[in-house]
Amino acid sequence: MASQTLLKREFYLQPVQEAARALLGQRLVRLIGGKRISGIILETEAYDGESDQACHARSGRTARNDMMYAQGGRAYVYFTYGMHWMLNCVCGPADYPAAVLLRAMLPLEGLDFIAERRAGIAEKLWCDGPAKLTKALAIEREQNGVDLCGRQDGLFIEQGLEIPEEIIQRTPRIGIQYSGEPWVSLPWRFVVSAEAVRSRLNI
DNA sequence: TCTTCGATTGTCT
DNA sequence: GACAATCGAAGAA
Repeated sequence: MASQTLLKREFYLQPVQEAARALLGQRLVRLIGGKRISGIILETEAYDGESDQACHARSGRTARNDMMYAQGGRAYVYFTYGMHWMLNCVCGPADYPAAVLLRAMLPLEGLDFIAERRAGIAEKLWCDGPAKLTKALAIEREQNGVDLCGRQDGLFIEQGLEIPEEIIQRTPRIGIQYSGEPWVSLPWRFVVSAEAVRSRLNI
């Protein structure tokens, strides 16, 4: 576990749907006080440009969605429902708004840290939703815009496992009923089960 | 196991 | 002034 490979800038420059699929199995890492908290990404969603009516950039560039217009490889963190933070990986070239929402992970390192932040909740439910994941990893406004391609900001993604096509589920995205067709139905959500990842890790 | 519903505030119209 | 890329508790079955 000593020196893991970081996902490089080019990874985030591929089409956002490709990136969303390829992020499954990668390791999301948070560094806090030199301590590693990490997990394997299990669920993602792609948001692709101003034409995507489910994307925050559908009405153009605003103060809130500004980070989506950065070059791929940065974090886009936003606040919603009056109480929840969401973590996205910005993808694509500069000035093109696209991002992958990270919706779930299988915790592997820093379990004590996560247990404290998710006190009173069953371990299986610690990181199985986008706001649960940010709560577990202590990701908030401060992380908006951090560079995921370096370790200096304490939030980055390392190469994890290969996830074969046959164990990936593709479904429509969650919570975007307002967006209309074809956007509500596009299979831009990618999921792999925690059990499948566990067995591939022999844990 | 499933469904319903209240919480809570930044952002945009 | 409306509503959101959600969560978790509570109640029904």
